[in-house]
Amino acid sequence: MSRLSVLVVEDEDAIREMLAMVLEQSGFEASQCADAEVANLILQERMPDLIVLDWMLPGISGIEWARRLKKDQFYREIPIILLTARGEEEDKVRGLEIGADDYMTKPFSPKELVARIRAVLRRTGKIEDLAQITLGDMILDSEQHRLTIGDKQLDVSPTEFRLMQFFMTHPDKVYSRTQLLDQVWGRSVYIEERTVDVHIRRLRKILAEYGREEMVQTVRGFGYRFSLIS
Amino acid sequence: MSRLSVLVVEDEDAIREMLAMVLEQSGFEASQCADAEVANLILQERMPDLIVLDWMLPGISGIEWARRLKKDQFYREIPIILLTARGEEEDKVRGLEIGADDYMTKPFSPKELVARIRAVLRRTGKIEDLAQITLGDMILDSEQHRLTIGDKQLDVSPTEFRLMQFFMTHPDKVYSRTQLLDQVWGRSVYIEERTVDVHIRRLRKILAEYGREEMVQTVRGFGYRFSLIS
DNA sequence: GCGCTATGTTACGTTTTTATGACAATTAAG
DNA sequence: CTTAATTGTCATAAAAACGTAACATAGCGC
Repeated sequence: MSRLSVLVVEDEDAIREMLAMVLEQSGFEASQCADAEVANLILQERMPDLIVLDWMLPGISGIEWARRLKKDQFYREIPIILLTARGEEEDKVRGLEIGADDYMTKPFSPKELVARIRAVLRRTGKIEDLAQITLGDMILDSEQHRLTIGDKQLDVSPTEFRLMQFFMTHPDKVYSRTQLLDQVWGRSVYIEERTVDVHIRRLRKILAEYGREEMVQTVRGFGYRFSLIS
Repeated sequence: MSRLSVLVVEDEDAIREMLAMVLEQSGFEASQCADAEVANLILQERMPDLIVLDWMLPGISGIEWARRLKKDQFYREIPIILLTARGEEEDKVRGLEIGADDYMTKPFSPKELVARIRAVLRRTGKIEDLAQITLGDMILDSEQHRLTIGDKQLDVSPTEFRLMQFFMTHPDKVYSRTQLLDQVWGRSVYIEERTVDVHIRRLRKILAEYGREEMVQTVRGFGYRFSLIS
C-alpha cells in the first residue's frame, strides 16, 4: 500500500485518536504514540512521510525532540507540523526557527489539518506519492488521473474516478447510496439515489473488461461494497 | 437504509466540523449549525435522532436552549449530549439536571464520542446494533454486512441477516415464532407464523453448506433455539 | 400402530429492489 | 462553434427476496 504515512506524536489520547481518524479518513496511513521515546522506536521501524507533533510532551518535550530530529541527518528530511494550544502564538516563531515546517493551533478543523499536511508535503516534494492509492494489483493514480489494473492502464471518467477513489480507500465496508452520494458527490448536492446505480454500473462495465466486476458488490437492501474478496 | 441523524450545535467551526466528520465517518447523518436560532430552523425541517450541543453558545446559551427543548413536548424526546470545555465539571450536574442525556468534555476521542452516542441511542431505544457479533467461529459484521463462518465469507438476505443477528445475540434460548416475529420482523407487522419456519429453513440451508445446520434447533411445541451445542 | 398435531419442504405468486439501456442536458475539447 | 464526452434521470427489464398455501414428514400421546 503506498499511501503516505503520518506519525502522530501527542500525549493526549483524545486528540491523538482524533488526528489519527481524520488522517485515515483522508487516505493517509496513520501511526501514533504518546511520547518521543516510543516515537523513536517507530521511526526505526518505518520512516513516516510526515510527523504531526505536539509541542508539549511528557519526558522529552516536542520541541526538543524536533530539534534533535532536525540535527539527525537521517531524519532531517521528515517534515514536521507542530501542534500547540491556542494562545501560545509566540511559540510559533520558535517552532519554525528550529525547522518545523508548519504550525497548527488546537482546536483545528479536519479540513485545515489535511490542507496543511498536503501543503507541507507538496512543498517538500512528497505529494506525488499521495497521488497513488494501491489495492491489490490496482493502482489509482491521481496525478495521471489513471487507473492501472495489473499492467493495463485505463482511463475513467471523473465521477467514476472519484467513486473508485472512495472505494479503494474504504474497502470491505457497505455504503448506502446516500452515504456514497455524500462522500463521492459531496453533501449539498441533491441527486437521485438511482443515479448511484448507474455509476456503479459504469464502473462495473470498466472493471468487467479486466475480469474484476465482482469487486463491486451489491448488498441488497443496504447498498454497495467494494472488496477484493468475493 | 436510513442512517441515524445527529444535529451538531457548536459555534466553534473547527470543533463542529470535526464532530461532523467523525459522525459521518461512523455512519451517522450529520447536520450542523453554529447557534440555537438556526438549530430551531433545522429542527422544523427534520427531526434528528440526537443532538450534540455545546454548552456555551452565542445568543441563547446551549443550556438554555436545551432547557426549552426539554419543556417542548414535541422535542422533549430527542436525546441531548452536552459538550463543555474541560475543567467545568460542576456544570455536569446542572446539565444532567435539566435533562441532558449525557455529557462530554472537550477534547474527546472519536471513539468516546461514538461510544457515548451509541450508548444514549441504545438507552433511548433508537439503536440496538453492534458492529460485530461473534459466536464460536462465526462473525456477523454489520459494517460489511457479511457473515463469516470459519474463513468463508457469505452473503445472506436482509431478513436472514436480521434473524441471524437476533440469534447470535440471544444464543441458547428458545423463542416462540411470535417472539421471533416481534423481534426480527418488528411488532407492528402481521405475518403468518409459518413464515418463520420458512426463513428458518432458508437459514438452515445456508448454514448447511458449512455443516452448521444443527445450530438452528427445533424445540417442538415452543419454537426455535440457536446454539453452538447440539 | 393410530391418529393427531407440529414441523419441514417445496412451489408459486407478489412485492421490492436492482440492473440496464436510452435520452437529454451539460460540460469540455478541438 | 462543433463535436465528443460526461453526467443525471427515467422507463423498463431482470433479479432477488418474501410470504403463503399445499403437501409431506416426523414426533407424540394413547
